[in-house]
Amino acid sequence: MPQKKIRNMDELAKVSGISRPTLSKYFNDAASVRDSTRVKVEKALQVFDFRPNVYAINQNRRRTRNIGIVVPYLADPFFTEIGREVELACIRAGYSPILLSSHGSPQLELDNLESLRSLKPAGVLLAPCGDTSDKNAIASFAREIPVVLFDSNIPNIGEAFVGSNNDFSISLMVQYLCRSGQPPCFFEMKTPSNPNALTRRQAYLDSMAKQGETAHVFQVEGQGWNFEEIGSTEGGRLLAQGSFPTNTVLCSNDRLAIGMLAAAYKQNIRVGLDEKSTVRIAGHDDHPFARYTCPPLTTIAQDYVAIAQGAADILFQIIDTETPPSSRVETLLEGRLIMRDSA
Amino acid sequence: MPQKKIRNMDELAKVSGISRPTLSKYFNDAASVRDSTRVKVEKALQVFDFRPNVYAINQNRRRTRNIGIVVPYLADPFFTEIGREVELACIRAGYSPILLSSHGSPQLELDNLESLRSLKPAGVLLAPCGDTSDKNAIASFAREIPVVLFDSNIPNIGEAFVGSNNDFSISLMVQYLCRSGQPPCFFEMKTPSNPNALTRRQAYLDSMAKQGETAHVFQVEGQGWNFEEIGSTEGGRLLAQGSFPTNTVLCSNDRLAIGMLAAAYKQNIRVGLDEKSTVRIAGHDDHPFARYTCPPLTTIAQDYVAIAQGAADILFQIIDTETPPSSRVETLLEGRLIMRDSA
DNA sequence: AATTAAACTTTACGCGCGTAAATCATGATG
DNA sequence: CATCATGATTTACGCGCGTAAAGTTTAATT
Repeated sequence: MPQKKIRNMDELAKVSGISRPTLSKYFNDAASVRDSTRVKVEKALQVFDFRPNVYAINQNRRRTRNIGIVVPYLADPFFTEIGREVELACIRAGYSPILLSSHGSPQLELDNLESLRSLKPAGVLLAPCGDTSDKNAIASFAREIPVVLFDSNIPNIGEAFVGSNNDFSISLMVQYLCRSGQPPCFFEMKTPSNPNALTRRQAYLDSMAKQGETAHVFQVEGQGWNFEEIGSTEGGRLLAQGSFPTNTVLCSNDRLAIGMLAAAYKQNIRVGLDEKSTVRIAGHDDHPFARYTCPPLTTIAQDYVAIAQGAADILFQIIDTETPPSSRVETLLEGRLIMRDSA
Repeated sequence: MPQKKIRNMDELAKVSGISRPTLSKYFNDAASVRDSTRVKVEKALQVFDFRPNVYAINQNRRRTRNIGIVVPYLADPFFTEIGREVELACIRAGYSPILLSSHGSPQLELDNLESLRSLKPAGVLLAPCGDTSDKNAIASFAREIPVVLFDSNIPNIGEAFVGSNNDFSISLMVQYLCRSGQPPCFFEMKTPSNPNALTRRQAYLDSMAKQGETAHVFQVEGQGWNFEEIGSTEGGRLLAQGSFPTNTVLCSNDRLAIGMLAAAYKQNIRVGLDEKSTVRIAGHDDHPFARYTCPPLTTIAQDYVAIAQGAADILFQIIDTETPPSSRVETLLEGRLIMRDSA
């Protein structure tokens, strides 16, 4: 039960009978001091409330224990979850993570990096906005501070990249859709900000070719991160016009699919794999809401726990060894097919 | 185009011809120095890249310009949005906000406050987890640092509270539902962690009495923050059993309603206000996904921009005047009825 | 008991900046 | 031209801690 407040280490040194430099050692690594002194310190800490001043600590350290985490859009539950996993990985490793969102704006992304820079982080885990990101600025930042990218890759920027294998997962989905019904059309935005979208489209084209089926790509207008709106408006329009040559649509991501499902419902189009349904819709990402759509969405689950941990581990290694990997490593993890009712 | 790097203000003083104390003044408030010297400094800054060390600054200031923002669950888009609004309000006022999520855990909530404490924030804006929050610990924290609560109230903790007027909004909804069809039943969790749930239930009972209708409250089991799951499982069960005495259900929040809509769809129960529908479902909060449910959800929109700005403004005033309000202020803002297709 | 490495204490300096006091330069004012 | 307020400069100290060097104690080892 802490009673009297203690203002600094000098005062704690007096009441604990341990010298200040030793206290400094203790707070840096409690295991680095003799057991008997550790006990003395901790006994004093039970009586006197005290924690070292972070600002004074960080001012004097070359590198802090801070790690910056930047995601493009925290209002998207996918990024909230993956961001949280990265946070946890940092905490487990004894770092202080700071999670920031770019809110879909490349400018805010740079602002975030700038404010991180003033925090002298040991490293940064960045899920970039994508094609709209200011690549030169990020590259310049990455020259000062170790950066590991995740989720969305920008070639040659940062020490490493960890993400999901779009080739694998899209091929998995295309195979499933082809063998369980009509081959899928592909639905996406014309100018997607996320580079994953590009690799997914290419993966779709490749997989369809391998299946010996004709590919049909539908690209719609739309800017920003309001994917549900785009899926609903533009996807709904395509459904209404009967534009899709097959009864199956693979959406580039779940949020587009969620919007399209809403539009289908509005038009009284029944979606699903049963006989009464006329359309199948599938997505990608296993968005937290995908199981509550009508009908529940068939999709690909990214292993974001592994992505988060993988990216963090690489960064920790760079920080510990103080040497970047000899060449930039790109790690691609495989997703799982989640079969629900929509396709 | 910054060329040579400058390490501290002393070096900048040399190259700019301005003394260090004056530079310090400049960085604290650029308008506090003479125009001619401001120009000199900024000319030097264009040539030499430099920004003052945050840690050294904050170590020497009594109060920092940091403001902590803690929300209960950042994976809930509602809190992501309101958290973002609070962040923006802080930035506009010249503070450095730090947004943290408790992830539904009262323990993490305390951890967040603890790590904030070491950042010596000028104040904290807290949306507490709710009834599960450790009220004593929060109260003790609030004695050290100015705290303003928002979204969810805990009586007598913090200097003020800003939230939405549940009495008003529930009454608005009940009136609408009663005049447009059968009177609503009320669907909620038995042990909700959020105190808003309690006031909403009471508001429902009061409104129904005022309308001269019989109230029917249905409370279901379920823990944690996975509201969609609870709404789907438990709400779905009630629908299947035909437990609701009227054809209209008012859910305590949108996330429960989203789950219940998914369950209704699965059971082939058509939800909406048209003739073909047999059930009406309404929610509360205008969750970002509420417009993409099947059918789109009728709900109450909280004015979270006003809530965020209101809470922030009160905190700024406390910080500026260095005096808490004479008595704890509770501000309740009125929501708007959002009529969609579900009720 | 003598030896010795490990851990501790003492002393001292530095980090980068806030800030106060005394002094000095500047330009507007009457 | 003298007056004077405003703002700059010089000087100096302090914040709380990291960290290095030199000397001293502790506890394990032979």
